[in-house]
Amino acid sequence: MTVEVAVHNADDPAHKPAGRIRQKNQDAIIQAAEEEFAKHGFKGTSMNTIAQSVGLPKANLHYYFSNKLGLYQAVLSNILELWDSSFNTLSVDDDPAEVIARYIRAKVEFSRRYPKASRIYAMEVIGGGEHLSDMFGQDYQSWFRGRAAVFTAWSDAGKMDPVDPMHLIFLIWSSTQHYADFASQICRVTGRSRLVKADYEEAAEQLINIILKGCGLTPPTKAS
Amino acid sequence: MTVEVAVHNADDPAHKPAGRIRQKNQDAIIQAAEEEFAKHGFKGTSMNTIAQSVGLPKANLHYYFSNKLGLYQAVLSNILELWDSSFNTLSVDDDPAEVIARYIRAKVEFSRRYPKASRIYAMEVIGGGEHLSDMFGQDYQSWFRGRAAVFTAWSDAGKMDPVDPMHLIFLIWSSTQHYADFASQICRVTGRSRLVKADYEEAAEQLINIILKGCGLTPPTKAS
DNA sequence: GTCTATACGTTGATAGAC
DNA sequence: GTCTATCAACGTATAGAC
Repeated sequence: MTVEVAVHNADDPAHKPAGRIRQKNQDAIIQAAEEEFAKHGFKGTSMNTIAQSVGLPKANLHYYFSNKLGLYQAVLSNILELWDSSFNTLSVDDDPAEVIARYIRAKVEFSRRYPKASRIYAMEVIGGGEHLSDMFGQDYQSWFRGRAAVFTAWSDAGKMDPVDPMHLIFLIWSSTQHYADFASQICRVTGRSRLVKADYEEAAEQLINIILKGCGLTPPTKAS
Repeated sequence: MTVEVAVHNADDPAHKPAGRIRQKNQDAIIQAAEEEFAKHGFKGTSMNTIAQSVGLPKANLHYYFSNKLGLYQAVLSNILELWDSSFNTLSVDDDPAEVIARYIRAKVEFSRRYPKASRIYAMEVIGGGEHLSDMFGQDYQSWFRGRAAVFTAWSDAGKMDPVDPMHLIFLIWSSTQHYADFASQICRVTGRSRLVKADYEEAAEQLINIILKGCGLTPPTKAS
């Protein structure tokens, strides 16, 4: 139920080639850290709690990660890497409806599979995002402009309504991430105890229908 | 730039009738507390920092609020009260397009005027929302069901597409709150230094166009 | 009502035995 | 590599002089 791809070793104080035990411990620490950071953010999380959760003395955390900030940034780095590897291809020649539908489905699936990653990122951004400043420079801006340009090209070609690409992207981001970040509210408000896979699939279909139609597009046949 | 309606006196340890100086100090403390809670959440915020920000010795905070949790719940209580007073009326007889448009505009305006309130609430929910459990019981569920029922009635009457009211409400909530909670990301990604009033108005119009059309509704003429 | 001084637990981080 | 012991700094909260 947790992220655990192989850890991008961003904070190895001893600079040693990653041994097997080392990898395993680092992964376990990061996994426990994600749990805490997702609940209480960077400042609100204590190394002590993480250590207890992993079942290690807290001194060991400082053996694997130089300090609390280093651990946090390793976690953030993992998340960004995961994010990068998930959303890549997009071309002007593609069919807008199909591309957007696939994107929404992928984002909702991301919320389902990696809710903690989404929450950590959300908390970081809400708090001002100062720890993200170092991690991406203007790559982010150019990524964003690139995507926006594709939407604009589609609009100009009459393939979709002339919606502002910026707000459309924010709409997709916010509505899909909502099912990870605000899951506790969704459960409270609907009386559910937890969200299951079918809930996410239903959410994706509903979002696709409304957003595509709202942009003057026809939802593609319900195939993934 | 901050909330400051008269403070709903939820945590007066001495149970005294609110004197003028008392009100004023409580308000100042709450205002400073909002700033910190919005950045670092409940656990990540220290009474010390708040005290320094208000310009009072930290002992005074404990004079006005029984403890840190009491202060936090006073802040939360303020936020919920503000929220309640903003979104009330909704009837089946109203025109769907007009009601939804007005609701979206109100929510975006809320994001603009009270971004800190939105962020504190968001952080609380993301962290699991344990501190909200006491504050609303099933009122919340019945409020939600009531709204959903109106949407369903509109759909049944053929006034709008048969969209799932739950997901539609979440779509409206998430997309409008995004402009408060993720403002730092919006600025980063677009190269802006801060969002101005026109940005929010543009956002509201874009959201109204896409969401209404996505539900099979025609946006009303651009009057508030 | 206001502030200084202080009690006492927890924090992040390190030293050093094993 | 692992763990115990320990540090100074900071956390919340209170006592009590003014």
